[in-house]
Amino acid sequence: MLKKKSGRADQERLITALRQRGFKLTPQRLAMINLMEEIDHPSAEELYVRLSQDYPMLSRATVYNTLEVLKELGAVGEIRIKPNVTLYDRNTTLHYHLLCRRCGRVIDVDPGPESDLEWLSRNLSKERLEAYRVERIQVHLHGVCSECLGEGKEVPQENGAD
Amino acid sequence: MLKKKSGRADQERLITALRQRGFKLTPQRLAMINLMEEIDHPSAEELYVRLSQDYPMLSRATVYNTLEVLKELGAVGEIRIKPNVTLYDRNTTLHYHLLCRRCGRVIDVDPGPESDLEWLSRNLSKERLEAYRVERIQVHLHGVCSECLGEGKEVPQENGAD
DNA sequence: CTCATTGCAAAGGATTTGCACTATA
DNA sequence: TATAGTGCAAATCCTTTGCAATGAG
Repeated sequence: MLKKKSGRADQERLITALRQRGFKLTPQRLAMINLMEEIDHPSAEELYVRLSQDYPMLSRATVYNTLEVLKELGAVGEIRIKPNVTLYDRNTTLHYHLLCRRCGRVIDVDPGPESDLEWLSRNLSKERLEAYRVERIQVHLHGVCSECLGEGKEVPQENGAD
Repeated sequence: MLKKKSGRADQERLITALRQRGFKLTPQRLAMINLMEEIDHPSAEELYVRLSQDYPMLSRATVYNTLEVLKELGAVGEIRIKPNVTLYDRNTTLHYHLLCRRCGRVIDVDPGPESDLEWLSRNLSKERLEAYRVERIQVHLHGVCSECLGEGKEVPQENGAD
């Protein structure tokens, strides 16, 4: 699993970035920013449910709106690996995603040490990458995660598999 | 662009596979199988609209049902690269997908000659791939397609961009 | 103060489901 | 015929939108 970046520093950086771009800092946004430090690959609904505990008046629209803002700031990425749901990823460093078909969880996977976006690009049929303009690469792995492999046990949290 | 496989042979192979697995061959399924030879990366809705021309009584449920069957047969793959819509791909050989953010089209991209699923696997951080069980790899490229690069012109067909 | 942001409620779009009817094998 | 498949309509689920009220800067 990838290491978590220092949450506090990230939070402040984000707040600064928000203000620089003219966005306002609301309690709802602050709560979302903090919550996203704690959940691995939340969906909008998941964020909404969790935040509703502390902010019963919160609406889904605000969650989606804030996610949009965070995307614009480059603070979160979108993962569309599960059917019919978009997950959001506060980890914007290079990594792949494994969707476990048993427990349904999405797990961060480190690329190998010699692997990075450029490296991957170089190996993806040069003519193509020159003909096209590739700006971002996403790698999705489908399979079974180590926990589900290790034991036959079902992993609790999160929805069903693909 | 990837070469099209011989449609007729594919069709017969599919029909055989259907029967072997106990599925029935209906006019609707046959029409879908044939239509999928012609459209590059159709959505369920796209198939529905096109098929409705010849089969006005066709329902969306049947389209979704048939797609499910074709997935089970391994005859089509799912592409979840565009927001909120699943595309289906009759090309089940190894290739990547480029989502053009200008015209919104999804374009097949050949992996380089020395690139294949195993090769990619070997380079994806070995410990991880041993800890997990990776069964399928999908690579999504986001950027601009050659047509949209070539000229400033908008490409007609298909929906809007990401 | 002002304008971005919020909550609410309704709309939208994709996909799924229940059920009686139909048609393939 | 038996059973899988069909059409239809309603239901779900995720996401977006319109708008008046609100609050951050």
